[in-house]
Amino acid sequence: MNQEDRNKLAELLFPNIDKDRNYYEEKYPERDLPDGAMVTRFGPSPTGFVHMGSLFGSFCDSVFAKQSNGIFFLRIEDTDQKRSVENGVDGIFNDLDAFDIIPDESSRVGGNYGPYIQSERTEIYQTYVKDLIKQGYAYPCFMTEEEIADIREEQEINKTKLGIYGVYAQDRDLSLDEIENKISQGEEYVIRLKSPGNDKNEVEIVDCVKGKIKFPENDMDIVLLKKDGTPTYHLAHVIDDHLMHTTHVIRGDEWVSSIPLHVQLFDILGFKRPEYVHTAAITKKENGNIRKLSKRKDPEAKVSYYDEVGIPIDAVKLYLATILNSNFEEWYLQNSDKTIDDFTFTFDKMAIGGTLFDLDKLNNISKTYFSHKSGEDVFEETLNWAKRHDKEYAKLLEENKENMIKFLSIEKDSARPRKDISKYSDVREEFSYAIDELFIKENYSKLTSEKNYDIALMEKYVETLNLKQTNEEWFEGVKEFSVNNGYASNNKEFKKAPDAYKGHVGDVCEIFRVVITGRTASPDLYSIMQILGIDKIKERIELYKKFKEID
RNA sequence: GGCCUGUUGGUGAAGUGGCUUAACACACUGCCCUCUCAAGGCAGCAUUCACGGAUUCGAAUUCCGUACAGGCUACCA
Repeated sequence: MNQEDRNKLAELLFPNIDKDRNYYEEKYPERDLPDGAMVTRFGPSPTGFVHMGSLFGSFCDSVFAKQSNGIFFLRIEDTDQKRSVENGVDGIFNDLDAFDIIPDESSRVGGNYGPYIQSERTEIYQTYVKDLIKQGYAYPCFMTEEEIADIREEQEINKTKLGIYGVYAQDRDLSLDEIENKISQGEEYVIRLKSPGNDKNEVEIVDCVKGKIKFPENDMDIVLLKKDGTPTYHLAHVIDDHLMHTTHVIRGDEWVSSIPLHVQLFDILGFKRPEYVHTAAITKKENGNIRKLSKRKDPEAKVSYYDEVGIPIDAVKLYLATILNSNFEEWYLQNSDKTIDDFTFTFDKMAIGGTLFDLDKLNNISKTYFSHKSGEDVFEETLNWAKRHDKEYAKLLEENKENMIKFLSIEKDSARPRKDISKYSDVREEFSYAIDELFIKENYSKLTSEKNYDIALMEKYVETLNLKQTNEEWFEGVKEFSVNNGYASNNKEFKKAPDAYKGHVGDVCEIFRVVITGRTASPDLYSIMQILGIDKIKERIELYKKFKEID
């Protein structure tokens, strides 16, 4: 086919495309950004929600763009209707909003490089494909699904490479007459790349995280435009990222095999190749096997899971940061006053292999997160969470705000704050003694200890209780009280002569603790008593007696 | 079948030819501290980096093979 025929073919195939590529090249000029600024993008399908792996990807995108004073944009990749869900775009935005990952440009906030929804860019893709036809780099292919399946079968038998290439690309040299004929007879077709590659040649590319990778050159005539005129991922990626001036394509490493194809497309179209950053998949171990985190099987793969369970968003982000860069965690441990934004992430500290998703670690990070928060902050955040997930508790929290903050602040001023909460949902349980109404309702039902506590001793003690002392003075008093009542003043003494005592101070405190909090473990007892006040303490003694049916 | 990539402890990993008798963190175990718990302190937890060869005075680090795992091989992304 000569140039004249190719021009005719282009018109035959795309009679409605009246613009040429220069129009778009001018419409979307180079971005005016500082040196080293990265332009990144997140391209989800509108499936209605963000998957953990995508969240990780978008987190990378936003982090690298932000720290280089670049641009992070969101492009909805809806070229496959099967993957689209009604209002699916809203779901994506909601999940990203929840994690405070805010694109600089998107279909919602706009931008100069839109539209940011691929289904609205069909004309653009077709314009470039029309040009490719003229250049002889693309052609209509009329092969049916059955024909392709047959070829595949033959290839499997011959144990050769699968796909449409070389001799298998039957329609690549059809004449203009033949094409006109088929079209006039209503035959359906796709537009395929007429690959100039030879798989005997080698291409080498440098991936920002994986380093140098060598591939055979692409020789596959992959489809560019589907039967309905819609682009495939490959075409859309190349054209969009060129026109939107993406500098770093950050995507999952399931895409590395397509690199030879993509660079070929960039070259043929005369575009500058972007940097590629292929990130390792987040995996999960199940029955000894490692597999990708699945949104079907794994609740933790759904990004909304964390809010439901009560793990703070920021804790999840901290975890994402620790898996993004292996040196982040150590840095953060030494700079707990800093935030993720203060750390400079690099590509060479990214994992090459798969990263196992570790809920234990997330929990730990979350505990540390809570431990750094003031009582007020924990209160506000917990209230906020409870309003969405535990309305009853939210109401109680609001009614008991003042005291609750005091309880949540116990031992917060020390250099080594308590780490007893990892989720908002833990607060209700851990501080069950803090809200009177809840305490009365739940009573001592959760007490697992079968011991019979000496309630009379407690009653005797309360008569002498002074809530105006310092913690040290108070504890001295408890020791004295213990000794006067046949208990050792410390554990060591008791161990020396266990028969000489009824127990030791610890045992005495346990009585108080159980009666007052309904638990065998709690933060500092004296602080709790001070907040509760003498009347409440007495009430709880009566409650305990009633529970144990004493008198 | 073909093409890519990976393989360091229970887990995430540091490590880029000698500083490694393999960092750090999570988990676990023990002890200490202690009114309980949490936290904290100390100690233990891979004599070895999937396996086999090669290069080298010297290799977890380079090369080659094998095994295993993952990805791609769609008119899905």
